[in-house]
Amino acid sequence: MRLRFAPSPTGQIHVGNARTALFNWLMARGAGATFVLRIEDTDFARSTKEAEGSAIDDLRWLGLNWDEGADAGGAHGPYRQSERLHIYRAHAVELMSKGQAYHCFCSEEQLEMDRYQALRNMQPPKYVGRCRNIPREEARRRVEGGEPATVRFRVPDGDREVGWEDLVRGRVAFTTDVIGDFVMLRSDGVPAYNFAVVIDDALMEISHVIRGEDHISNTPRQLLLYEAFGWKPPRFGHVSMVLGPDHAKLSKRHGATSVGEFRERGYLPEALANYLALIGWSPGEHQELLPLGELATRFRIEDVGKSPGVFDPEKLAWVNRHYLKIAAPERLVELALPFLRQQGWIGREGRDPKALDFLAKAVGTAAQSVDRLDQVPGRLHFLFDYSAEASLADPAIRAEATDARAVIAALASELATAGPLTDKETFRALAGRVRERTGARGKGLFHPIRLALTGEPEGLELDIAVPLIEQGAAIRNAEVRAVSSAADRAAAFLLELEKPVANA
RNA sequence: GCCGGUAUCGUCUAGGGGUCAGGACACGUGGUUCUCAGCCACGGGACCGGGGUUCGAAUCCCCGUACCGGUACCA
Repeated sequence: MRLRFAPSPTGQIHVGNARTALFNWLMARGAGATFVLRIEDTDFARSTKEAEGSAIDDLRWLGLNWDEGADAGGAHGPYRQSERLHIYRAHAVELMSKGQAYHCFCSEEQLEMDRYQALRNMQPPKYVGRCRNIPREEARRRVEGGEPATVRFRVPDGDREVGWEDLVRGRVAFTTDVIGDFVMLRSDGVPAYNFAVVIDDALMEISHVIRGEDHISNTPRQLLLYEAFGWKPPRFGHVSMVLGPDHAKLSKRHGATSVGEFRERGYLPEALANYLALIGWSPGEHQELLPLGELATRFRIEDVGKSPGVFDPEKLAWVNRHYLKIAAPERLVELALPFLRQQGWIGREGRDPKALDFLAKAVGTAAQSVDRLDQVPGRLHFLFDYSAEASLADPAIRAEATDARAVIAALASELATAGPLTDKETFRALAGRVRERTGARGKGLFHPIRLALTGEPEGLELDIAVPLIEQGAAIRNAEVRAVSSAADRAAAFLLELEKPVANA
């Protein structure tokens, strides 16, 4: 059993394509089959080496791997269509010599008019067959004379049904009378899609073709080609499309749509992959969150749904939260580093173990309450960007702080004599003393403390946030931006609070 | 227009001739005696419409409708 994924390197890998790749991979790995990556770069105008590289990176990032491919080698290469041009040409010649293909000299303008005409007559637009019966000798002369020509496949005469048992849809069939003689080789000698895939899939001995629903109507043409060559066609499975929330094809205006964008926003690869597998398929047993390997053992292409799926960013966020929670803190810091650096919180230097430990704790904690890694800085502002002045500029915060002046004053005074609140217990004890001195309790106690110590009305649990502040304050080097201690914060906050406020 | 495909809560789905039509995300209410997130509990929410077959249809068949895809010298 051999499967393949064949992206064309004309841009970023889309989540829809990524899902198709994933289904192929799941099926291959679940069956112990060979998985091939082929690059379909015959559209020279739009294909780039760069896009090929990023497609490979994206697929690998998602956790997919392949046994043969453009970057992996293998016995069925080359795996880049641009390097197989001679193969396509040879096969085109073969079909021509058998009379199953012919040169076509129609201009694009002529074809355009034919199409228009057919539409007016409410007929399916298909090639009218103008060049079908040009004698072979004449055609050869014209080609040698330099006249531009394509090579078309001669669709067998007579109305016949061409169908197949689709792995996800069941029986699908077309009749040949709606299929016109299609182009195999363009006038520049480059193969057209339908021709190239068939040659490649056949020569690469692909046994199962899992691809997007948008290829359904190509399938009968390809089947005809297999037949013309006398090859046994593979099994086909056409998976439905992925749509945006408005049921339109997923596009930029829906926000992030490419794998690269999700990576940049701090989604975990295992989360994206897991979520993608859930569109149109269900692992069953009320279990949705499963590692790729487990999904592979459960995956059956026959169980994939036939209807299009709407991409739901909310659910992706939920899946991502799950994986964020179970990820190792060290890995999270590594992944969050770019975001922290953007904030200017990280210096360029090496890696001081104390700083690293501090960051691991901070990021690890913040990642518990965030949808994606790019939101981590937002949860950590209180550490690096504390400013009593800026916080108290907010009227709501100033009002609440003013009401709770006694609490803040007591807090500052207790903190002035206490050591650093390096753990939850010390912090609780200190809060207890403030409560005894002021009589404030519950919300009236903790919320003002939160304001004074973090500068923000909401955020991490104080039990965790306060020790983090103290841990950061203990670090004295250039690797991490300086964090002010709880004592300094309370003092500064109190001072700022007592300053007469400029009238607004 | 023509060809092909699809149709269960807002979304992803399970199921499938007789079920209280199940779960997840999202949503609402309450709880977790600092907040947001989380977590827990509870709650509202669906078989596209019409015919037929049948004792019985969401399930099978037909028609309609809506939506998706294709209709290229793009893949």
